[in-house]
Amino acid sequence: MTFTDSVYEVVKKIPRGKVMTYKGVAEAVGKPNAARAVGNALNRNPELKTGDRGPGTADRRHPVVPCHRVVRSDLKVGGFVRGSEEKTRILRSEGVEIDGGRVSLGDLSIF
DNA sequence: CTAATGACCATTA
DNA sequence: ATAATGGCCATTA
Repeated sequence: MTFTDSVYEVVKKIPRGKVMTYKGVAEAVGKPNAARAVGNALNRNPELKTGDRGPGTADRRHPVVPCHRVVRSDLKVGGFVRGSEEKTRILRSEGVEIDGGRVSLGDLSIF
């Protein structure tokens, strides 16, 4: 189990319509100070590395690892491969409430 | 092995 | 509220 894999494991469990912070994920994998590394992990391989989902089945909006459900500690959306704009749209489409570039505290999954 | 790279975080100005 | 600063850390070159 590599750090990166652990991260995917956790992120996969985030329910639809909810979000978790990078910090939160870091803590969930037992490395409270590795928030930055978490962002890095997602940035590299989200759906590519997870290998499953044969070729052609690419659905950018609902990847095997819902990396769009991870936001910053201050609840601002944060970055995304396709740009923060897209990230926001996807989250909204899942029912996450976002205003002023921030998600509402109620949509936070775990701490 | 060392250096560089970020989708981060908390503090301070 | 925003901007700069220093710190943290796994991954990659």
